Amino acid sequence: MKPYVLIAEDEKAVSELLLYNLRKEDYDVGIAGDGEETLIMIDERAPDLLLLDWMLPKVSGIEICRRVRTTGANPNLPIIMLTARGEESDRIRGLDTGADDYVTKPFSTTELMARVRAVLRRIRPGLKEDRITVGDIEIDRVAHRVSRKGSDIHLGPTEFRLLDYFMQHPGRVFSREQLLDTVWGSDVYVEARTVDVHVGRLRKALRNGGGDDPIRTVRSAGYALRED
Amino acid sequence: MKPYVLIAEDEKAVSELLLYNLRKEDYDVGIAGDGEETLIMIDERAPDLLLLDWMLPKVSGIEICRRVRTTGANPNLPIIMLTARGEESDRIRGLDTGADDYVTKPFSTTELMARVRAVLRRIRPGLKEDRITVGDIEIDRVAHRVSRKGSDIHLGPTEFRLLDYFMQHPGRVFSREQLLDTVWGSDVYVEARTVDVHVGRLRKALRNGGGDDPIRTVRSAGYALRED
DNA sequence: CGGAATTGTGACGGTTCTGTCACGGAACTG
DNA sequence: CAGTTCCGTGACAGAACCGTCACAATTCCG
Repeated sequence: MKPYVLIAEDEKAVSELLLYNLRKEDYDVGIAGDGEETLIMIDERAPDLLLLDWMLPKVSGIEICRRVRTTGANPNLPIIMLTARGEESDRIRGLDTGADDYVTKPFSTTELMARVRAVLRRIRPGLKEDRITVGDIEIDRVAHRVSRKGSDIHLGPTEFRLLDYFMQHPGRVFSREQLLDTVWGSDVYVEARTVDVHVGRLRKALRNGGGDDPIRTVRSAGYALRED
Repeated sequence: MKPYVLIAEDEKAVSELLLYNLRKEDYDVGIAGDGEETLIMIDERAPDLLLLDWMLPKVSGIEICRRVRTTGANPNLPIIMLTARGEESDRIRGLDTGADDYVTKPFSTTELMARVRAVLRRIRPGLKEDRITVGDIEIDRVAHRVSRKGSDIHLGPTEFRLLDYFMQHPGRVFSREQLLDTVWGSDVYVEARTVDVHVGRLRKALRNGGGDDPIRTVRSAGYALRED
């Protein structure tokens, strides 16, 4: 599951450079050219990291940072601020408004990528885990194996990906649209109801050896993996 | 509960300066003068943040970082690396070994404190950020759960949205029209009296396990969630 | 190549949710 | 105090949601 990084940058040369480096490290990447588009794209698909230029047209980067932190749906969105403003007071302002890191232009892409990795490493500790256990369910992502109470459970590829995603975020409710974007991919056009069918298949498989249903349905909201 | 910050630094002047600034911002602070003492102190009391000098006697900072990340009891311990080593390759190495941030000596204490705040701001898991408690009622917006006195309360989608809105503004009175706009949506045409019915349903659910009515009716004005 | 596995979709039906109405008690007002 | 307004509440009908089944098409693999 690739982390999704959103680049909010109006300078084409900079965003192309970032795009190239992020794609090289196998990140999923979106680009927004102004502040308004940035806010829309964050709403449409919550990124795992926002690379945010300070001086964006329409809505400034610092204002976006403030909004994300105070009224956004995802106040913990990691933000790395990019800018040519080198004054220390600007850096302090950026960090105190809510940025996680601050990189001054012109920057070394090598160092920026290291900072991207450091920030993502913190928010996605699960990414580094080869095995995750939630309740009595264990998933081994390297060996592509799933077990419950020590018994192997066979899953098809889609159900495996679905469970993998749930296991990285125990307790969190995901809408059908979110699951389609992240488990199926944002360029796949599938009915939302198909999620229900696959959740049903996953449930059936997990309950095969007896045991409770580990997946909660939240009516009109979506599904979540139970934490306990 | 004050965050506990451990300073791992052998230069007395630097550690005293950091101590002063951290104490000023009301952090709990420990100081270790060499690498061995650092590891011992981490084991004795897990810090919320480690300010880690690269060139420590006995065990180097970079080695401590590596150990914490790979074999430590708390692999997610936030680490800010401090050093006079200004080469970019050192910075990359520090970040890739597991540091969350990297500050070059001589540093501005103001900027370092902003980075400390930024890193500490992130240590709380996202799930906890999205929980609101008012009186004995708790709502978890990410997990879409509501509980009162520790017992789960089932709410339908509309009642959940209504309570969510009230919980964001405890004590504040909202008219029926306001609630229709914000909870139902401004393009939905519903009788104002319908709000009363839903408030009644919310009251009933919240009082299911005993307990007072948490919602105040203000005649001719609207409703408010009690703050106490 | 053929059989098995996987995937997406449509339809059915049971359950839950929603909005409305009517009744009557509580609160307010002149 | 009587009349009016407001709001709590029970009941009901219709709509929405979601679990499940079955099937066809596609993909995978021996």
